[in-house]
Amino acid sequence: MNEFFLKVYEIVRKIPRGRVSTYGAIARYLGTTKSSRLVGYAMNLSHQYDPSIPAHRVVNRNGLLTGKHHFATPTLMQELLEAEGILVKDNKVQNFDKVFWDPSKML
DNA sequence: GGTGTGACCAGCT
DNA sequence: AAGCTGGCCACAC
Repeated sequence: MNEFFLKVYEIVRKIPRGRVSTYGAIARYLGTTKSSRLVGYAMNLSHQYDPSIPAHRVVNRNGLLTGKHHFATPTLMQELLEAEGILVKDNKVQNFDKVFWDPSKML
């Protein structure tokens, strides 16, 4: 477990309920904008290291649910988001600019 | 211990 | 305006 992953998880846990963030925003906050892929990779492994990480609150920069296939079922991610009051349509978060949570501004 | 592989993004054609 | 390319780096095999 290295520091990068730990920081990623730490930030994801801080995403408020009913808000979402992006891989790029998290990477940028950590000062490693170009390593945004690692953030996605971290999410991929998050379930085995620490299940309490709300990976469903992290989407790509367009608000697209690119990672839904990595959940238990392809619909689970959307269901979790909708359960928090986030509207999802066509694999995409609606009102994305409204629910977007930017760690570099909010922390 | 080298190589391939991403839940991505920005910049260039 | 839309598609392609490169970079990034931990991890599994």
